[in-house]
Amino acid sequence: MMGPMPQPPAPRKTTGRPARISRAEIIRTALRIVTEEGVNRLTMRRLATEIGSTPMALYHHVRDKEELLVLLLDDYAARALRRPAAPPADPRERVIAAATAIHEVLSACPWTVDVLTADDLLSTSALWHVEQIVDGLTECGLSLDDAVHGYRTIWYYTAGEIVVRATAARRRATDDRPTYRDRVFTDLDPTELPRLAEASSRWGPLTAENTYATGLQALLNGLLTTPA
Amino acid sequence: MMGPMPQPPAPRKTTGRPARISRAEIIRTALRIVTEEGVNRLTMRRLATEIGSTPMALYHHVRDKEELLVLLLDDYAARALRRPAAPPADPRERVIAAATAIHEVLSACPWTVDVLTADDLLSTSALWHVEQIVDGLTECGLSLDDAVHGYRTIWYYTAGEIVVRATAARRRATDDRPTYRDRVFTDLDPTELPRLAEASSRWGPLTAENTYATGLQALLNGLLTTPA
DNA sequence: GCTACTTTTCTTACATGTATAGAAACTTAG
DNA sequence: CTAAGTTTCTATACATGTAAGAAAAGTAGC
Repeated sequence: MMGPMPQPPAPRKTTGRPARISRAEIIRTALRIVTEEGVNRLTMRRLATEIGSTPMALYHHVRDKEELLVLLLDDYAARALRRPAAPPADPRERVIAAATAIHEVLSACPWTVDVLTADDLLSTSALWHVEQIVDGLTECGLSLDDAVHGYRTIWYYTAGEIVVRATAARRRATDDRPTYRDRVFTDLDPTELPRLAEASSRWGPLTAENTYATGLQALLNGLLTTPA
Repeated sequence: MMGPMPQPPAPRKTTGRPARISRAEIIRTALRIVTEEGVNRLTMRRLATEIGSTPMALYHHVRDKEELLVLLLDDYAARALRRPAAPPADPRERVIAAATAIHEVLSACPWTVDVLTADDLLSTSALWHVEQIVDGLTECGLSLDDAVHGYRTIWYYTAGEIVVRATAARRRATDDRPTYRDRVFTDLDPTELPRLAEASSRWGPLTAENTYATGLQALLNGLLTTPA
């Protein structure tokens, strides 16, 4: 019933079987596989054999595959998300710049989508950018609490944009059959849904356009002018 | 090399082996399992045996499990997303009401998250609400193209909010170990990241608050006042 | 009846994430 | 050296989605 306990503070040396693989080695190899062959080629078995170990040995260094992906994203973001030499002086521009930087880095790396839904905040490397956003919002007059809420709102918008678009793109690539949306949009009743019927022919191109920047502008304008 | 072709337009009667299961039966049974026991209890094998068939037989009626989930969401939304008897006269209020209705229905049903990333538009049943949003935006002065873009922006925000929050909640339920975010937030350097350090103790409660409505208000204000 | 064709169903097999149990390789106490 | 304890690694097994192909069950033409 009692676990192991009969010990003084313990000298904390290296007891137990010595490790043959390290978390760093796992991340390094996984990152190579992902960048060379894509995220769907990364399997625990493949990773294990490439390291020269067994699949279950990996699980003593990462909790599960999802945590491994989060770590990969962390590593990637640490290298890709560089701080600008001179952040804009205008706080509003700082917010835009930081959010845009996050958005650019994340959407450039398609496999990030699998991880974006996994953690509601970016990794350590992105914290500087988060700070820019929260700080910019406060300098624009928001209270700290409202600034945090504003950051969250921006994050929802950003993550949603990336996830929705990336998933749609992936689906188009995997599957050439007409998607559910295509079928729905072909026969719209113009008397019931006049606006959608009018826009139906242009819906595809319209939704293909990259409107993140304009949407972010609008969102930020609203955050700064709407009383809480 | 040639497929079967030697036929006139074909009389299109009922040729071939008669089907013993139908898509409708699949959806009905799947919906029962999901509502009774949760989405993670829904497996293709379980569904097949419960219908009295084999797993692979299902694949002649649905493309894959993801499509099945989309169909489930469609069915659920058709019942849950009711049109209000009298939509608000003010177009701005109509947009708010439609978006809020979508958001409410989707976040009330936790398993929708698995599907939200799968299709960038809601199913047929939600089209009326989409129409309300696009129509409301045009009546507020936006061009049709801008209204579609505006709808998409609102959708990104809505989907992102649901996905991010639901995933965080699910993670907390599955795993009681401190999450990555918790660890990151415990030791913040106040000189490097002063705003985050100041907010760190309140971060948890702040992000737990439901701010969808205020974020939506702000977003809509921005969409209507920001020139494209 | 029989043959050709079509559509649905079934059998088998594989790839994958990961749970579980225990073996292996160390350190430390006696 | 031996025994106990601790950590890491290995072997095995299971649940799951689904690809590939064979088999079944019908219809149409002879």
